[in-house]
Amino acid sequence: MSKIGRREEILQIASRLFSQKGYHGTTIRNISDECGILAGSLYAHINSKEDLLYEITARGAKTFLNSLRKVTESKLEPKEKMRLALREHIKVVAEDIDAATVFFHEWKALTGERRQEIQQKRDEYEKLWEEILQAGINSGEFPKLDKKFAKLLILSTGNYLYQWYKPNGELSQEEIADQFSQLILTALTSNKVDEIEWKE
Amino acid sequence: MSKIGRREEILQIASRLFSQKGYHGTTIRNISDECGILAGSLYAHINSKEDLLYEITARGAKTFLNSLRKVTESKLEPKEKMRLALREHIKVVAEDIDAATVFFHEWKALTGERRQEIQQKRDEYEKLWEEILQAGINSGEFPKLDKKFAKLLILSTGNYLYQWYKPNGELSQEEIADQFSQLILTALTSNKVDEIEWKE
DNA sequence: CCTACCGATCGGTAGG
DNA sequence: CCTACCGATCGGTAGG
Repeated sequence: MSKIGRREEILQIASRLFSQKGYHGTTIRNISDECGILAGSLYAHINSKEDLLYEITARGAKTFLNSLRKVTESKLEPKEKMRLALREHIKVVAEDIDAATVFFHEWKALTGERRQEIQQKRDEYEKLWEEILQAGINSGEFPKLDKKFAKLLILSTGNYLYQWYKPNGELSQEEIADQFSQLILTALTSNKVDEIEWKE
Repeated sequence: MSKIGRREEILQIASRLFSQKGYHGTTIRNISDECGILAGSLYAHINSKEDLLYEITARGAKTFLNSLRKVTESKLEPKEKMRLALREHIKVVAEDIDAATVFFHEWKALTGERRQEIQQKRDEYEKLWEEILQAGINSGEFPKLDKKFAKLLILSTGNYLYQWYKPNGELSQEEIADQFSQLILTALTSNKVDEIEWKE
């Protein structure tokens, strides 16, 4: 195997192990075992264990950000942007669920500058969602909506999807994206809110 | 300090560290340092590191289950049950956010029978939510609803809350519970679904 | 990529 | 709860 091919294999294996057992729960020897080489030999391909985590999360950040930027930069109306954004998010999760899990969960194990960098990219991702939300509020398409809670609704489902999504489940990626969007957009666009009684 | 008081202190410190750094990212010495004692001395109070994790998650499971059972066993109508259940969930998270985080996140680090036990209790908790949802569907209060996705919506927000909730934020626990319930119940009870166009 | 190894740290224990 | 440890394992390295 070429040196680059081997490196990619290591990243993929690390990705899976980090997502299953956590970064600190995975040892260099767990990774090298699955590669069929000895622990020391890993270091012909990588510099450190944390490098692996950084590369996985940085790639994840890039993929999520690029896919969402495509949406925010489009000329669609807010509701369509929201729908497309949800669809894109699900697609990214579905295409590499291990990387998505590490990006959402394990980035905290990073230290120093690299942790700050990934933290910033995560914040950026959240801001893009907020942008879409804000546009819908401004245009009146998402009426009577507390932005904070709408954001919670969107980010929580987004952050949880990787725990829930089964690549070979009965529903296709598109079916999930559609139903998922429908439920969220229903919450965001409904004018039924006032009909529900809340007072004690 | 009494032996029991000390034990509770250790559990609380472990809870906080596990939630911040993860189970595998926390060492026995991290815990003993914050207690102001030496690593070996911890073992006058506990049997093993995993015991700490087990006790924290088992208590968490008990608290979440008891609070939700109170709701399912009540005679309220489904919509009210849902609202109360969301409120109770938030209350449990707010009252011990570290324990909630460990329960939702770190239980996977358990091994053997104990892991299975906590896994089962988590499944039980999800089933109680499903029960409330199903009752609402049966009674017609939650119309035109894909149960799978409604469950995703509820569990994801529930599972995410502890990442989002700030104990000293601008919103009170009750305000959060109300707005949160409102948003979710809007999604569950809206009949606007068909008005949104989904076809490509 | 292996052989052979390293210092540091891990969870945990015996005896007081 | 401390002193004084222990064997195992950790991430990582030098030399080939």
